[in-house]
Amino acid sequence: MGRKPCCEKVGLKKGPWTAEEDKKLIDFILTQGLCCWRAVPKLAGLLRCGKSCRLRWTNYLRPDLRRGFLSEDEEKLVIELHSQLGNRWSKIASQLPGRTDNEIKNIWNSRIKKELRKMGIDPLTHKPISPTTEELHRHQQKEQQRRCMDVSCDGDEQTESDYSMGSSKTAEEEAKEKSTASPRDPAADESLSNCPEFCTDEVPMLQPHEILIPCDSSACSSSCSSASSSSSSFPRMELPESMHLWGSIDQELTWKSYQEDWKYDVFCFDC
DNA sequence: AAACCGAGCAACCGCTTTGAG
DNA sequence: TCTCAAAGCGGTTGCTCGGTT
Repeated sequence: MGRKPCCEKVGLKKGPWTAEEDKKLIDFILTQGLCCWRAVPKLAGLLRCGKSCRLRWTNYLRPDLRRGFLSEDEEKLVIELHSQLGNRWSKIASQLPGRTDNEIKNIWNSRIKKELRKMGIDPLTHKPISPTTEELHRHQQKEQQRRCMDVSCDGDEQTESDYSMGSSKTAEEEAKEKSTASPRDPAADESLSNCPEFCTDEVPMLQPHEILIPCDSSACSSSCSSASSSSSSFPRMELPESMHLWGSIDQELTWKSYQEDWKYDVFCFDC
């Protein structure tokens, strides 16, 4: 039985997109707008399935995308939203203008999750990880061993970070200990977002010149990143790598005109 | 210099939801 | 109301790259 494939996969290209493919897709969408994704590859002359085109567009080529690290505020917001919404990445992403669900998901899985665990917080429930008695016993033994080491060490100061760098498990256990020592109240989840020490030492800080200001504050207050709402101050965006090649491919369609087109006659993503 | 490892991320897969007929 | 195609979504995979051994 099984489900019908989303498209005829025979002869379709898979894997990373080339600059030329990107160009074709962008050209097509800018000139034709979005109709149905299934038709896009055929009309745009791409050997891709519609789904693949949609993904490439929404996750990479969309002109309102912000790329690069999440700011500290964004990261806090992600955590807060995740505690409310769970793994509903598209809902979370919709609250972060210029970010995609895929990007948020990747960042969550690769970084934030680990940070939370390190802090002794279960990334699934956003509650303190409660160690089993067995784990506690093991931890106590380790702690004892460590203290012995400290004493035997001739004055070598070993910082907390030294431990965490040496073994992530130790760090996790330490965090667990912290959480058991002072159990969090139910409101703890909420206060998480205000936790001043939250991974500030590990979040890569943006240099001023790297900060991309998406739009003015009034425009940003809305979660809707529609083209119309930000027409007065269109987001400054980083060019996807492939677009650096545009100049050599099509002189007419510059990034600027791309943005201008986008501003005026393309649709609202979130509406 | 080469092998290995882990992080980051783009892309794919398949299930669910939506909406038109 | 039902059916089915299309789009949306979240989980997972696999590639690349930088750091370490």
